[in-house]
Amino acid sequence: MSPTGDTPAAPAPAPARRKRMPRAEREQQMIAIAEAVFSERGYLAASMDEIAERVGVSKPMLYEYFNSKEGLLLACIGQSRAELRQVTEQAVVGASTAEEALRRGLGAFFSFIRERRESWSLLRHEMALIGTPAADGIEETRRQQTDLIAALMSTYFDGGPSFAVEATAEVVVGACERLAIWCERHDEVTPEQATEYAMDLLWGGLARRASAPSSERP
Amino acid sequence: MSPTGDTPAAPAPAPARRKRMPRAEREQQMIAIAEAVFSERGYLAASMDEIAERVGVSKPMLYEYFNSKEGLLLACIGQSRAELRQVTEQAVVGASTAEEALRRGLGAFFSFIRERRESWSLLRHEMALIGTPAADGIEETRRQQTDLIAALMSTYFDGGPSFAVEATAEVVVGACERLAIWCERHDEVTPEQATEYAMDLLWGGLARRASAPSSERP
DNA sequence: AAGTCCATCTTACTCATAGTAGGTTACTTC
DNA sequence: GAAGTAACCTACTATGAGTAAGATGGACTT
Repeated sequence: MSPTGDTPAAPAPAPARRKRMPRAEREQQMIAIAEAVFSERGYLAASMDEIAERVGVSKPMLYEYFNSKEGLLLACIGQSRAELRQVTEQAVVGASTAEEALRRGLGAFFSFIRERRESWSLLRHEMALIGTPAADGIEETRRQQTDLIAALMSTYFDGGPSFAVEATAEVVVGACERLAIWCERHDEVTPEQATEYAMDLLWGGLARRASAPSSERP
Repeated sequence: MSPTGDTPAAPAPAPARRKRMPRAEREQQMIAIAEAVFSERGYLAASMDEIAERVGVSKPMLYEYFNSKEGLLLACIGQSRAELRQVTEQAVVGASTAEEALRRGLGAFFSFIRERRESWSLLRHEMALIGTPAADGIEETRRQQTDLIAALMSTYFDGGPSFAVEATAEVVVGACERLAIWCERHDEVTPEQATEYAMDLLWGGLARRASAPSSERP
């Protein structure tokens, strides 16, 4: 595609001369660029050649470090999830009531998906890997998210049957995921409003669970 | 792949001789087989060659009728969505209260995803197409689902700001989608139990909305 | 300073598969 | 039974994932 090929005999006008780089640093750079390309083109349309070219390195390097296209996506997802988790965890510390904890967590989430569009776009793409060998890895990163909610719930509420706790966490996560996707099409909805919508709908059911300490539900 | 080619001079021992078929019928057959292959292998790993082979037809026919791999998936998704919609719509007719309508609708949904695993697996794969040219088509089929909920809500509840109605529908759909995925890993959870979980969590918020007829929410 | 070793990086391929050009065959209709 | 058309095929191109085998630069010894 590029007419004159890549980086011809140009005598390095760029300040950062394309040089050797320790593995850890190069990996970070690759992940950052891959994240951009994946969210720009979508997982399917993104090509490893393009990613390699933008990094300024040849394709086998990507495979050296990440094994496969899926592996690269998985690394990107893992990082984004870690960031999202960190943000939300930080947001809930210091909340005194369960309601406040939930509200803060949701607020952090909806802010994240607005400020870090690329990362969020990536997290949505994990669904593309269902049915592939990487599905196991996906399961693990997903569990991170629901575990956070589940842990919060056991902190503030009675434990209850672990079944119900898991299911509840999934419902909350699913509701927010979809609401977040909807928000992408509605720029005029602020993160605060989204938080209120979600609280408004979900809090009723959650609060009820808290006030029924030992009754088993089917 | 097939050593001796496809259907050599074998004198048609099969009752259904591979014969010419009117377009509509062939399309249905293609969709049915594609659905199976997609859900078996996942969208990425599924190959058009395999689908064509299983149908007993050559690859260009698939392209003649569906234009692209995405187009084929889209056709499959469209059909599954239509079926799901039909089942849920049928389930809610005759419900006298909003609560009963929701419960019946959820019950139909969770039964569907258990009985029609392949179709449901397919609907989940639509996410794989985000960021591709087919994304518009996806949007449309998705709207079908939320519209149904939104319509139900406006029937039983006050209209309220259309914004809130849309957002609410998204939340309900998202919650159920994720809960359904969770159910796939927990065979011991019956559709009835899943329905109860969802009702338990969501009904509180929805009922509250019904009882606040004209107050505007941010 | 020269030699050795390993991590970083490259060129130049293979192979699977999405998508297509152009021709062929069977069914229908007059 | 000739003409027309819808259903169908063989044989191809193009693109992009993944790999084999080798080149290069820096760090560390002696």
